[in-house]
Amino acid sequence: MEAKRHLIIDAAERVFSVKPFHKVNIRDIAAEAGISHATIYRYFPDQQTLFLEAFLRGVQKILPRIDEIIETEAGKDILEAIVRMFIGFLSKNDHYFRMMTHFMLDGDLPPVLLKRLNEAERMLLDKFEAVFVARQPAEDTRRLAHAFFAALNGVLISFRNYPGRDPQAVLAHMQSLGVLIAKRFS
Amino acid sequence: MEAKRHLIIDAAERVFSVKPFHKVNIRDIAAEAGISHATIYRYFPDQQTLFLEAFLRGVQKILPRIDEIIETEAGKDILEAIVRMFIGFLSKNDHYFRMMTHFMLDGDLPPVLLKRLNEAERMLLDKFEAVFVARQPAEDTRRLAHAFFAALNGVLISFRNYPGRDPQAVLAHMQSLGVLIAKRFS
DNA sequence: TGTACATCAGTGAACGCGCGTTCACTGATGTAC
DNA sequence: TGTACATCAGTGAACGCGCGTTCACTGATGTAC
Repeated sequence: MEAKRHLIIDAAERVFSVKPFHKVNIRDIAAEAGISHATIYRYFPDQQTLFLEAFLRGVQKILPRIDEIIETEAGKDILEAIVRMFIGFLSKNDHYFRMMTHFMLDGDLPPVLLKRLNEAERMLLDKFEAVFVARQPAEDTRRLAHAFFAALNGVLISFRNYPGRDPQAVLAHMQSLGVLIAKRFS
Repeated sequence: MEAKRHLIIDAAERVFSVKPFHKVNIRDIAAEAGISHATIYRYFPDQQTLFLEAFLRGVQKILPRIDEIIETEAGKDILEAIVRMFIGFLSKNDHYFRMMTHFMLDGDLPPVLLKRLNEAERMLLDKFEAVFVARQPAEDTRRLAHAFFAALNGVLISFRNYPGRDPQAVLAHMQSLGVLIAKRFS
C-alpha cells in the first residue's frame, strides 16, 4: 500500500523532471509506473494530491541537508555553503523548483492541501532562519532568512532559462550570483 | 487594425488580472472585449502571441519608470526607490509578474516569440545595470544587477501568497524585504 | 486438504468537459463605371 | 447619383483533441468451514 504509493510518486517525479509542469498528466505517470491510469485513483484521491506529495518529497530532501551544513560548517562560511547546496540541488532536481513556483503562483489548492504546502514552506523558512541564528543571532534573523531565501529563489527563477548558454554555464552563473548574495548577507 | 489589437490586449490584461494564468482562455478574453472569440484570430495568429504581447506591455511600462528614478533620485537612495517601485508595481499589476514567471518556467515558446521575450528581459536587465552604473561604476555592475533583479523577483514569488496575511500586510512585508536587500546591495 | 465465498487490487472503456482553432457564411463598406 | 461587384471584418457552429475521473468488470488472494 504505502510502498505502492511511493512507486507512483517515483514515477511522477521522473515525468516531472522531463516535462513542464502543465504538461504532466495522469496517463503519463501511470505509463511510467507501468500501471493503468485508473489504478492511481486507488492510491490517491486526485491529481493535485499526488502532485503535492511529489513536491513535498523535495522539501523533505532539502531540510536535512541544511542541518548538515549548519553542523559541519560551523564557524566557516555557512551562507556560501547553503547557496551552493540550494542552487545545486534545485538545478539538478529542477522539477522540485518548478513545482514550488507553480504552487506558489497558481496555487488554487483546496484548503487541506494548502495547509500542507504552507507547513512545508514554513519548515523550510525556519531552517533558513536557523542558519542566521547560528551566525548572527543579534540581528533580525527572521527577516534576514526571508530575504535570503527569496533571493535564492529569485536567482533560480530568473536565470534558469538564461538564453544562449549551455546548462553548465547557466549553473555557474547562478552559483556566482548566489555567492555574491551570500557575501552581501554576511 | 492596430487600435483593435490594443483593445483585445486590454481585455486580455483584465482577464489575466483576475484569473490564474493557466485558466485564462480565448473565450474569456473575447467576452471581456465584447467580440466573438473567432475574431481574435483575425488580429493574432494564435493564443501564445497574444499572451506574450500582453506581457511585453508590462515590460514597456516598467522601463521608463526606472529611467525616471535614475534621473530624479540621483545622489539619493536609488536602490531603495527602485525596490519600492518594482515591488509596488508588480504587486498592483501582479498579472505581469505571473506571466513573467510562466514564460520563464514553462516557456515552450516558438523561437520567434522566445526571441522577443529574451529581448525584453535583456532590456530590463540593462536598465537595472544602468542603476548600478549610476551608483557604483567601479564594481562588477552586470553581476550586481543580475543578483539584485533576481532577489526582487524572488521576494515577489516567495511571499506573494504569504498565508494568513491580508494583501496590505503582504505588500508591506515584501517592501521591507526589498529594502533590506537594497541596503545589503549599497 | 479442499471447497465455496468474500474481498479487493487492477483495468480498459467510456464519460464529460474545456478549449484552441478552423470553417462556412453574413453583412457592411469600398470601388469602378 | 446609382448600380454591380469585390473585399473583408465579424461570427456561431463545429472539429478535434487532451485529459481528469468514474464505471463495470475481471481475476487473484484470503477466509471460513
